[in-house]
Amino acid sequence: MSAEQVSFLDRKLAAGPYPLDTLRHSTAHLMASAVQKLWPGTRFGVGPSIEHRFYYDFAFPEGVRLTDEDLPRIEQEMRRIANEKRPFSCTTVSRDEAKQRLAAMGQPYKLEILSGILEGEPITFYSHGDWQDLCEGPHVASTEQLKHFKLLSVAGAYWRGDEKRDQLTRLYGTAFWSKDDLDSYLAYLEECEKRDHRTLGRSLDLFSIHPEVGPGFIFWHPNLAIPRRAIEEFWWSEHQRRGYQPVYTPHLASEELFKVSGHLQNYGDLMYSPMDIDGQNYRVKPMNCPGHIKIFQSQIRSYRDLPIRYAELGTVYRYERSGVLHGMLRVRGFTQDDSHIFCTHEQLEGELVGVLELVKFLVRTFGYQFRAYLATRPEKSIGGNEVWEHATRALGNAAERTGISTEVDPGGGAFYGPKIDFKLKDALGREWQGPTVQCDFNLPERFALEYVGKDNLRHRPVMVHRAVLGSFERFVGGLVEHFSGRFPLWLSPVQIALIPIKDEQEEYCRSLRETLVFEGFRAQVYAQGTNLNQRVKAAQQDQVPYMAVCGGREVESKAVSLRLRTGENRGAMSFESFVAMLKEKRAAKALDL
RNA sequence: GCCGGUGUGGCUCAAUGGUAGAGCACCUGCCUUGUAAGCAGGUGGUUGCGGGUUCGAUUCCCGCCGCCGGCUCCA
Repeated sequence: MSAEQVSFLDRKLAAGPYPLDTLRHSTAHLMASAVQKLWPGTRFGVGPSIEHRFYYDFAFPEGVRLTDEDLPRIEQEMRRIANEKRPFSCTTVSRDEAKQRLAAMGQPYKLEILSGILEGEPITFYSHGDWQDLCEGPHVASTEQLKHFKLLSVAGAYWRGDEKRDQLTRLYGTAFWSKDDLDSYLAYLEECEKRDHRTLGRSLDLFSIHPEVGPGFIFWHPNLAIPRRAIEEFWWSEHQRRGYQPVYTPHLASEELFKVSGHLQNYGDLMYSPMDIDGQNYRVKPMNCPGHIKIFQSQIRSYRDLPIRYAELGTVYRYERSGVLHGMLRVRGFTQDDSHIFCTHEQLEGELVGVLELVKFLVRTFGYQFRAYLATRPEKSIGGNEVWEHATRALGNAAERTGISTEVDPGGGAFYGPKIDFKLKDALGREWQGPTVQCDFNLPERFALEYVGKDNLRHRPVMVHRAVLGSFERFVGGLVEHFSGRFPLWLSPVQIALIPIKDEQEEYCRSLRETLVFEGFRAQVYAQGTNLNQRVKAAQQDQVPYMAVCGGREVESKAVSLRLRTGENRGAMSFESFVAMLKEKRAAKALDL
């Protein structure tokens, strides 16, 4: 399935007599009743509908452990119960009555939920057949309507998301109003799995992780390091033309630095233990900002110097619990495309405009759509009202001036300032965490940053943290999935495969390669294997965008026979026009071939 | 970290309480080829690590490590 055809997330789903959430929640009830039937004595947690899916948490009787293999059994039981065509019915009861019922049913978690229901709110039970559950509903009319569902996975989950409390078994499933939608969703899940950057990372030789070296640390192979470098070069040239200055900062710093910055106090959990150097504690940096601040502070700054924009591809290390590591997307060491802008309050809005323009440009180059969220002041925060208002307004204005529509995320800001976060939408319609632009009133304060104003007095600058790609690990891992391993020309590790039909044409291919390499292209002669099919196959498997097949005819006319990795065969074209086309596609960073 | 699952040659996977097998990849030879798998042969594994049960374990049990699905958190 190609990205263009994968449309589940954009698909208009069949409507039923009730909203999908209701359908799914009812299916969760159905699942719970089936589980109850199969494992009497099971206690129930919660069973809500979530995006695309539903789940229900269970505490199974002593000794019962569920695995994926149990899912078909449960599904079967669900279908059996559904076929009984029982209506869902609702009864409102008094608190005492509810307590009695739940106690009789032996449902401690439900009792806890009951105690959380506020006085005056209705207490309702929903039942189908002889199964009932404390639930606020709503539900579909009858189990008869529950047809197109599928159980997906079993996992652990803490009661109320609190790791100090019981661990329950969570069953995930999904349900739709039409078989078509269900199939389409399952196909979508399959496509996601196929695109998984860990799978592609293996088959395309992109990266590796070596547990014996350390989990959560990425080794970039040439096939991924090449696109990364292309991105870095692009990234840097775009920053340079926008007045950013490069800086480099050390990976180790005296612990004192992180005490001043507050990271040690606030983010101590994610920092690695100190190492002793000459009796002094040092830490590996978890963030780049303190380093940039020290550069800012290395001399007295005048208002004439501002704004100062420092940019660094800064590698940081953060402790992540072993269970959360995930390929390139969640790691313990990563390189941020970090930048810090020091400016006056008056300059803030203009600076933000510049950042947002850059964000828009970079993100679109990769073919992502995005959504922006303006996160405002949270309850726990520092700084005066007028400062917050000014910065929040600056963010809003900047978004408006750059034509970026934002949704407001009330109270979602950092404690140190408001921000705009971007969510990227990939080729499958999935959302990824994207760029972030954050105003910071805290660090300038903690480090007592100053510049000398026109009035010859000391003033405190504003600081803007911003990352466009986020981290190279996560961003490129995401790109692999976005492109399904088929990078556009400008990113492809091998851009052109020169394929001799017979060994006689190998020399010709080598000479074309030389020209291409001279022109700055990454070209390889595919002479492995023993026949054309094998060579084409190898180039296809490597996802090389352009295959230049060369036989006797091509040699004679100084041409190539062009095949795209899409399978399209464009036939013969002169080598000269081939190179011209490549140059054009490369310069445009074209997403198509 | 926690719950559950899982760990066999480079990759994907099979098998068995009696010291492992296939496909792909790789190597060699034949074929000299017009757009995704030509033919034949061959190399390669102390079955994640440690311990236990057993006459004997890769297969059963325990511990550790990694990985996978989640919980929580984030770039």
